Amino acid sequence: MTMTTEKDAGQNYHHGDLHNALIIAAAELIEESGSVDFAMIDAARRAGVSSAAPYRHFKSKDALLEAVAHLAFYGLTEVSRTAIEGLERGSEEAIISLGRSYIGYIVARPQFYDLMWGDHSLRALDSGAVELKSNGFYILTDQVEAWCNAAGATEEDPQDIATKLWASVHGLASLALNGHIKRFSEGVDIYELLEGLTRTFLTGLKRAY
Amino acid sequence: MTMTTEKDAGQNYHHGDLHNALIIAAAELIEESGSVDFAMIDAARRAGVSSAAPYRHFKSKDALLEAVAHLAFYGLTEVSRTAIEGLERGSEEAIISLGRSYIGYIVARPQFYDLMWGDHSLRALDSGAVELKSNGFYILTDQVEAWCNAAGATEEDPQDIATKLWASVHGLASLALNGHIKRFSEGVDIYELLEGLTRTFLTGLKRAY
DNA sequence: CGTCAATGTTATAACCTGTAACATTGATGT
DNA sequence: ACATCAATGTTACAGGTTATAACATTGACG
Repeated sequence: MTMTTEKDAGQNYHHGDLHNALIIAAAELIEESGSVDFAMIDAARRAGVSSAAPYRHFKSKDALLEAVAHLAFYGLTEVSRTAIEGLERGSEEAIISLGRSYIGYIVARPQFYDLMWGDHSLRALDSGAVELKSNGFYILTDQVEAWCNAAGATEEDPQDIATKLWASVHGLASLALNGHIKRFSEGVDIYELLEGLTRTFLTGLKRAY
Repeated sequence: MTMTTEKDAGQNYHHGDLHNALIIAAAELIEESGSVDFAMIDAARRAGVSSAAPYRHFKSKDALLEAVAHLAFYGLTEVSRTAIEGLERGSEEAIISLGRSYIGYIVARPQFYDLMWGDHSLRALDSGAVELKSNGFYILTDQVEAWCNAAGATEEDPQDIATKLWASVHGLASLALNGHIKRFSEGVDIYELLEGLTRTFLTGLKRAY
């Protein structure tokens, strides 16, 4: 993401890439203000156009927010990919690293949580975003499958195991983000909880057979 | 909650209990429309007063929403309490039943999720709501503590164990709610995932020592 | 070089939140 | 009884938001 929100193409009547400029502007506004309460005209101004121009590219403000969510999911997938680089496929370290990157990404972007997992996520996610999320889930499933083969815990569907791990990690991130994990705000490392939870769960799986 | 949103006290100029009537009206509107996008005047009309009257009782719309969230947390605590009635304290069944009731409550009220766990939850929760949430967490901690004593898994802080269990269950509920657990929408029982996850985790704890 | 679709502009309708100024009521003290 | 007053309700409105309508400009393409 190397573009700016200024008018790259000079002082043209036509912006050149208003679609993307608006997405970036909206993402910036969300980050700065900490909520999605910005007005369309703010995003428009930031992109150097008038208040009605955005409606040529996005049917509604919700549509713009959805595009931002799409961007955020893309980032999450990227982070997941790099998290397992250099780690042995199917190792507990790889699975924990995935969880760590997931929590890190979410906690670092509290403003985007609702956008990604709240109202918008279900309602009208375009197929592209659905695909992105599936990719992210696949990265995890792949590691879990390899772990199952190595550990011999084959009785349970790896996809179910991955779902449970995902839910656990997602729950940790979600609660931490909203300040519900007291000791997190008191400085205790949430990554300790993540690692302990993951290891205990995997231990439980191994011992079950 | 036995009151209605009509003017109980007759055709008085003064409503009688507008404060509570507005909370109920707002909760109804949220349930019916599926979002918090109702206008203050809608809640006011439902309570039979003018558009400005609510501001005598709530500083802002957010304050009214917070009161609704408070009500929702109260309901969740109640559900948790009844979930463990008649079950042995510290049994896996009790812990699972708590999780079941938690998921059931959340999934049955998708409209309230954001209100309870989203933006509002952290920002300016009055002490009463904080207390309600603590009570809910205490119910779980209590069961976990008893379980630890019975299982002999005393090396780990029961509060940490409870936090991990809470996060796992919360994650399941959250993902299910937003349609991210595919097989949930395809009819597979999310409670199966809950039970499996919980039992595996507890097994992992027992075997660790 | 004329036409047209895409994209931008200004003006504005419809709606929402929250405040100001005023009205009504019931409780309270005498 | 009754004057007073704080609480609570009313109407009017200021300020801000989304989204649309009607119009302007541009660049691509035959």
